[in-house]
Amino acid sequence: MNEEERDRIFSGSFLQVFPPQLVLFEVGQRADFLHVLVDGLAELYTSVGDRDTTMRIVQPVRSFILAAVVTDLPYLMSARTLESSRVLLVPAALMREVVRKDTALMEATMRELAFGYRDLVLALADMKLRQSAERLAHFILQQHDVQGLPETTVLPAEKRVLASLLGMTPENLSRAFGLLGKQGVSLKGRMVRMSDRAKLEAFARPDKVPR
Amino acid sequence: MNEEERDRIFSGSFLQVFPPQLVLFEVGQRADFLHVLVDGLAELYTSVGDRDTTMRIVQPVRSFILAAVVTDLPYLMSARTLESSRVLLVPAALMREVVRKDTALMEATMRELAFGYRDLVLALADMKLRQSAERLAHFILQQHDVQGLPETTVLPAEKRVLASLLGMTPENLSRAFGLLGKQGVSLKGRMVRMSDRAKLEAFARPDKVPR
DNA sequence: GTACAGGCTTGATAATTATCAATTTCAGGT
DNA sequence: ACCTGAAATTGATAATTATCAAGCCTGTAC
Repeated sequence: MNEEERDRIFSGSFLQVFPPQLVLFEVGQRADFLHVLVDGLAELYTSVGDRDTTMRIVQPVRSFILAAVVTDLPYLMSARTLESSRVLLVPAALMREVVRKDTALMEATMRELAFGYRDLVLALADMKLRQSAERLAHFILQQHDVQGLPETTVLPAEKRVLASLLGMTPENLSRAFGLLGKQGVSLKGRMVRMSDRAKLEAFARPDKVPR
Repeated sequence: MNEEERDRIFSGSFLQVFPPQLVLFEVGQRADFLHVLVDGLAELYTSVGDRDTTMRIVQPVRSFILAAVVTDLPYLMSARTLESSRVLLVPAALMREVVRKDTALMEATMRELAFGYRDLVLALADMKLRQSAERLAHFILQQHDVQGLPETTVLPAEKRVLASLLGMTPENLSRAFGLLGKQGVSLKGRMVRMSDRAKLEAFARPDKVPR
């Protein structure tokens, strides 16, 4: 994008450090900042009535709640840090203004939203079509691809957060790991070892379209 | 948007009539056209292994699979007509080209994707946090708002399609309607009557943020 | 090292949802 | 109006998932 516009964004934004377990914003608030996680770990979650569920685990360097900023509508999700984190806060009004002027940024925003949309389509289908152990298997395979390690995968967050992300209770996450033992998965703390990828894939029934 | 560019889109597109139950495209195909349902009714669905689920019921006049067109990636969903339908087919490459040139169209595309993203966030939370009868209650309330009729709501599609959209079996949709009788809901064919909106809302525990 | 707290696991039970089978209802075609 | 086949409903049972209640680790503070 245009250098001048980029400078405007950066000079209007600020980097802030947050301690772990701090709520950054909550559902229903007017979207005031585009957030960019520079370092640390964050969780997006939402609730209906008294139950809640984690919607996404955000790892650096990624932005979050772009859709709320673009539409200038209230957040649909709350956010909290899971670890001590550095977050770049871009004022939403500034972001919208620069997006309107700078075509390259608008195009990037549009593409980011389109990719996010597709991720959610897959997540919704996952929730509707796979049962819990299959969702876990699918998740492990995805993480494995992202992390690029040979046989091991590291869980990105505490198991109870992971359980909520996968739409199950912590108890059932434990049991799901137990079930995946038959598919060659073993667990030591947060380290997951997978001895037979093909077997696990057959169990998880991967999406037809690769991400 | 620019008039000249709009003409380019329209002159490069074509309106086609499809009979009911015709598959328009399938998961995995390269996105060849942006589809706009002008008239009729369509269903977007996807599958994992041998199970499938409907992801969205498309009513006129709305576009669909915009994200696949923007990203130039394979469809994540298949589409079929539910009724005889007229669909405007906009070649994906043309769409991308004009979007790149016409800022107003790009902005509209961006906003459409952002709204779609938010819809999916709500749909995913709905699936994770509400149980089946609550999802049905929530759906009825939403439809009621969209249709704007006083006490009745018309189901937009066959019950088995609706069941799949709501992530349950047709059998359980029947039973869910039965349960909602206690909340003042009665059913006659595709006509739903709601005698006590407040009661139904309490049951469905509506989202904190209105759509 | 020891004690503590929180997270994780395991087992038993309950709630929810799916599956299977049998009718009944509804809509389209003649 | 009548037939016919698909859709919808209902009931019985099975599978999946959640809840509740211990108990067990693990990492940290002292």
